[in-house]
Amino acid sequence: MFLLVDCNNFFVSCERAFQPQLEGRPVVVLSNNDGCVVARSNESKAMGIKMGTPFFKVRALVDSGALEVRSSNYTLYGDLSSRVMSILRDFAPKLEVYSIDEAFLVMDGIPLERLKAIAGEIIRRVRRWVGIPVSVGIAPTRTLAKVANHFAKRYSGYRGVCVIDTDEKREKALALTPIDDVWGIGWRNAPKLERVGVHTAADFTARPQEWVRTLMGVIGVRTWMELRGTPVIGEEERERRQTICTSRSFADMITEPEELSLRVSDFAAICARKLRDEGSVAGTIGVFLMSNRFRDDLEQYFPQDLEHFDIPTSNTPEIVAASLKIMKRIYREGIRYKKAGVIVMDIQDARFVQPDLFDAKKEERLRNDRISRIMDQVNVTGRQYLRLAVQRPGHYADGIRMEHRSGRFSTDWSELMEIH
DNA sequence: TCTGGGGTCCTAGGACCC
DNA sequence: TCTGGGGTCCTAGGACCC
Repeated sequence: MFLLVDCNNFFVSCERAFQPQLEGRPVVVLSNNDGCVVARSNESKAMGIKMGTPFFKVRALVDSGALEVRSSNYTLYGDLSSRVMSILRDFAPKLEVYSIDEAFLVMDGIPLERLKAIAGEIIRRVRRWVGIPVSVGIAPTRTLAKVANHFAKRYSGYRGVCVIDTDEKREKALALTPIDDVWGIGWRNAPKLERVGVHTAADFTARPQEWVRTLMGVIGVRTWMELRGTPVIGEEERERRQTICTSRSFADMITEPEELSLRVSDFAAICARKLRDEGSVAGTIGVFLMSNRFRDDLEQYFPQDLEHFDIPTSNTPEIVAASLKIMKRIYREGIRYKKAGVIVMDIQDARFVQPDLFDAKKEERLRNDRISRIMDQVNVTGRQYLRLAVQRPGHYADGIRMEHRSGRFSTDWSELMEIH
């Protein structure tokens, strides 16, 4: 059986953990740049505020005092997430951390009554030790555990725990689950299914497997099997990420190549740092630029390009240089850019890099590796005290809107003291 | 005025090999 | 007139997740 533990309204709950005055109030947390709503409390959901709503559409509610708003603080959420996960680890022979706010506990061979007791204990302990409310779904497949979790969240009668352990319960739950609520059925396929009369998860599992394969391919079949009670989605045992991407929208649109270079080199430097933190190197780097897709009065342009490294690398000077080379290649004058990003790919273990016998740049590379190591030793807190001259001066958050940030409760002692 | 960021997997088609 | 069969690898784009 699988236990899916999912934090309720996670970002909002993180804010509430340190600001109890937000308890019971309608609250939303905004994306980077204060762009749109990415988390809602139950109260703000009940007001009809949708996920992804641009902030300017609900600003009036905030101004009138009907809605509380916070800019997102990913450092804080990451910290609280690790605390939650470390509690879960005590309960599970095997823990699969699926995202910042949810994890599967693989609980083979444990009697159902015991599982229910564990679920209850998890809810109590996470609430008391971290201050975050969680819900638990229990079922024989990951997809069904997701379904069960929805019920646990939606209906207070479950007291946070919902179990799907018999065919009868499974069929009942599927009949009550709209097809677009199913894990693995997205916004493209849901309308397709609706059009041919599949409205609920039960409608979906009633169709023949071949029908599903024709319409949705092997992914659809996997979801179909899981909903019918056969586990086929395995956890991906991966040591390292396959790609790392650093991208941001700008508070204002940028046209000047000099200004854009500062941002792109910053993103590249962050990618390089993330690589080194994981003991990885990348064989390929990509850069993309984006004009403002919401301004149909302006010319649109979404270029991207790649560059391969002769030897996979993680050093900042080399990665930044490559990013700027690509940027200059794809940059076009007259475009007003709203967003840019750097992606590093073909990621491998830094310990097993294949050197090149005829590598002419070996000395330079080693020197740049040493420079990067020193940067890491100085920039321990994540701030870029030491950076390349082509990078942007100041804090990386400059030029990113963040007008509603609450305290740095988990990283700044004085701000924590303030609330006490 | 104002619209996020970071991932994964699969598939089709092209280029190439014998 | 008629033009094989069987592979691999890579890439871009689509779909999905949080």
